[in-house]
Amino acid sequence: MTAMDATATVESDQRRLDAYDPAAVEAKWRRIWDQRGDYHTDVDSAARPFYNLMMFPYPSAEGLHVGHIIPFAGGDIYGRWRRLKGDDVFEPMGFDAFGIHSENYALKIGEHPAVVMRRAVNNFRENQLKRIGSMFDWSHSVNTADPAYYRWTQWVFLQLFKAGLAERREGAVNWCPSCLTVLADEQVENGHCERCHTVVETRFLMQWWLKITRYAQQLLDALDTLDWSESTKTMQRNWIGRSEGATVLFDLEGCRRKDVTVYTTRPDTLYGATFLVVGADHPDLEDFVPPERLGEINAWRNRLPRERGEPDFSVGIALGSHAVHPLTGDRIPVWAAPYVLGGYGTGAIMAVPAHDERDWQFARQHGLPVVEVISGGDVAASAYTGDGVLVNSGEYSGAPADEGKRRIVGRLQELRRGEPSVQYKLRDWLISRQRYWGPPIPIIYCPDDGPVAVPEQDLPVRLPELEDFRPTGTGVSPLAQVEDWVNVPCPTCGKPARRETDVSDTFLDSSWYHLRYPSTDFDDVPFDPERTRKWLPVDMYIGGNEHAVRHLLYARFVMRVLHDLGMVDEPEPYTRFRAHGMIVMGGAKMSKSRGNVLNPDEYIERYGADTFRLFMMSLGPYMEGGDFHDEAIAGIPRFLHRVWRATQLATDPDRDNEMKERRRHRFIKEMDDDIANLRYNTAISAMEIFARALDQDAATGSGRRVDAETLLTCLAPFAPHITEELWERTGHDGSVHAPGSWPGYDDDLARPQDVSIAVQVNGKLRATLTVDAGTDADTLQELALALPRVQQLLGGQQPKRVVARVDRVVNVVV
RNA sequence: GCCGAGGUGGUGGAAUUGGUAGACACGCCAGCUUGAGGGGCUGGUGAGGGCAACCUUGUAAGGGUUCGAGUCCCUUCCUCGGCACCA
Repeated sequence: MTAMDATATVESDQRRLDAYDPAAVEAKWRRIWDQRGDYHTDVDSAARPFYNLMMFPYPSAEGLHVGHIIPFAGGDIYGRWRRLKGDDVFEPMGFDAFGIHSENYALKIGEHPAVVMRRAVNNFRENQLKRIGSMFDWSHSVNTADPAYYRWTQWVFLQLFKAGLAERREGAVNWCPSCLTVLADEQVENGHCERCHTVVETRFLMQWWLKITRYAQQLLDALDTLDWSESTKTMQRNWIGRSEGATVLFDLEGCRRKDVTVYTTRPDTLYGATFLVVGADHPDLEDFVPPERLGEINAWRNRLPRERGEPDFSVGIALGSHAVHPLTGDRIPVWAAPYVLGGYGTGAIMAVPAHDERDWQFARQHGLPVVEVISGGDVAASAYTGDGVLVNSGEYSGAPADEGKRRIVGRLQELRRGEPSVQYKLRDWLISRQRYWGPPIPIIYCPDDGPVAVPEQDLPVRLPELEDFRPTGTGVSPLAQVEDWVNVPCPTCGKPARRETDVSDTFLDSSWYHLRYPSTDFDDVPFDPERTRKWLPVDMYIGGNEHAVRHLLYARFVMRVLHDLGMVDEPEPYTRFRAHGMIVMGGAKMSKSRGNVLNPDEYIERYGADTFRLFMMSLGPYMEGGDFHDEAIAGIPRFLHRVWRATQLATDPDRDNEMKERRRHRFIKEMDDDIANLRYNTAISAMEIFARALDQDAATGSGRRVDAETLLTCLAPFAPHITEELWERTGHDGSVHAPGSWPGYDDDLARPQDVSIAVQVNGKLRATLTVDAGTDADTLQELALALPRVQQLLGGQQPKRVVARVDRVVNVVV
């Protein structure tokens, strides 16, 4: 056949190809996969289980926006790749359907949250999630608002309760006096209600807390064992906020209380303590006050503004009592001020104005003495917080700061007046919500037996069908109105008792959902031990960093508790976690209130899911985020069109062409490396290059079938429908997604055989040289110096120095 | 203020251990093609200069180390995310 004939044949072939119709192709394969059950994972017999999880959505009324596609498509690409590599991938999806946002929305439109949710979940699943081509196994889905699920959320609470990790005590809540309701922290925008902008007040209610602080050290230490995005681990470390220091006991004079312990990270500055400060919100502040001044101090305290804003160091009051310095015996005044937090450390501090910025500010405002005890700064001008040598510190003067720390703490220990101490910023987890749309906390209050756990066989405590679920304005949950639900006999003694009427935090719902997915078909246990052993911990978890702290920390805490109770083997829920970047629009998060929500449906409608997935993944590095622009989407259909044409025309059975084999192996290696590291944008670039090369081969009749197969398999995780269609059209029987069918590569073949060497003169590129890979430095130097261009630039001079690096560069220095 | 991640063409973004800056794509320009429609294909495209081969310059700003710096070090500025009186 002549070249002309070949061209003619190719052209007629091209005419025979019908056009790529994404809508038809995608509908066809969705149906076939569904009928064949391709993505039902056999959770019992899986030989190489791989649990691929993405954070489940909260099903809002407005539907998914384009930002949601990042985790769902990105996680799915990873899962599909693992499946092609031979793993038995389990990829479930569910709905975080409880919570204050759904409730508020339901309130707004005057419908029942259960109705709103049913509609939203249905829309999410049928119209959105099922269309994006992800291989979710819908036979293992969860809905946190379903009694079959929240029954076990309540069970989880009871395990914590029985382990002594749930505690009822008074806690502050945000209260909006205009909306007459309790507000979640995220509904408060710098001290004001997000809806009516009224100043939010603080109310104290008896509430349930989970004692996550007991696990602070474990949660911190175990971070080192996790393969998580570094940024996420850093945020958790900061949130846990471990600090090391010492406690110091000061005797008190002139008040009811005889002594007080303070916490400091700088015991070396003890001699510089010129006053003591108790947090203005300290629960026992009155005990620090001389009795005759109680009225005055309480009045002062009640006048303090409730909002927290910029620290105001002018606010503070001398209580009139005194503390005795444990080493010098000096009497120093005791103050109260809001710049000290009553809830952190011991709620009181020794103030060392010379060496602490805040104490310095406060001392200056109130005319308190500043005594330098660490040399190295000018404490008259500003606090010096650096290191130095102790001065004005009695027998410790002259010691370096770290030695001073040790010796002073040692001395305090001898005197039984102090000891080393570790503090954490982490607070206990407040789970009580005075609302309707959540799982009732399964506790019954008995006048005789106190709070009693609802017996496990009585779970779930169903959320009553309530017509009027509006907040009551009294600060109690609307559930309190349902008399026949509230009044129950005590499970222990049978006497009349009352149910807890608060519901739990939605983060409790999601703190254990990964344990439920594999076991959704069990209704007698929350998670089957065998299934759990097989599937947990989650192998890959993908989600947004907005959950870096709360969700991910609570889930770790709950897993660890269940582990300590012997219920799960592993102490950590997620072996590997990757935070994807956040897509914003016009620099702001997408949200309905900002009016910048873009719906993926329209894109899928117009371009198809394959194009949309590829486009979203090509925007930039997966772990970074950025502004969403759709201008560049046009490049993706062009690429798919090229794949459509090239793979169907590539029929050459040749498998031996060395140049093409090298190209193919290099391509596979690149795909493997990129996908493994979630570098989807560069993977797509590699496919575009490979597809173009194949297309050019195909145009001359030399497109190889094996290249087409390789391209389709590599593209399959990204564009599952079109690749399946082309796989069929190119005469294959099975699925392109068949487990284990990812092509292998040979490292030697993947290495380039020729390399292009940069030839520089005085560091400037003047020529290039193509040589066999691995050509030794002496040869490179010789070849480079022989180049006419180099000779010309040398102009007869001898080079002063020649640097040659194998496979890289030759630099001739004159 | 503290912690973390960044700053590369008109745009999104590529660049192994320091070794040819700008891969791939959008946009734009030119040509071809078609049933002129926001279609398809091919080529060009950092900036300045030159008919050209080429030259100069260029990765937020300034300085430094090096044969060689987007990459390493120091200083400054800016953007994004988190924490914000945590003693």
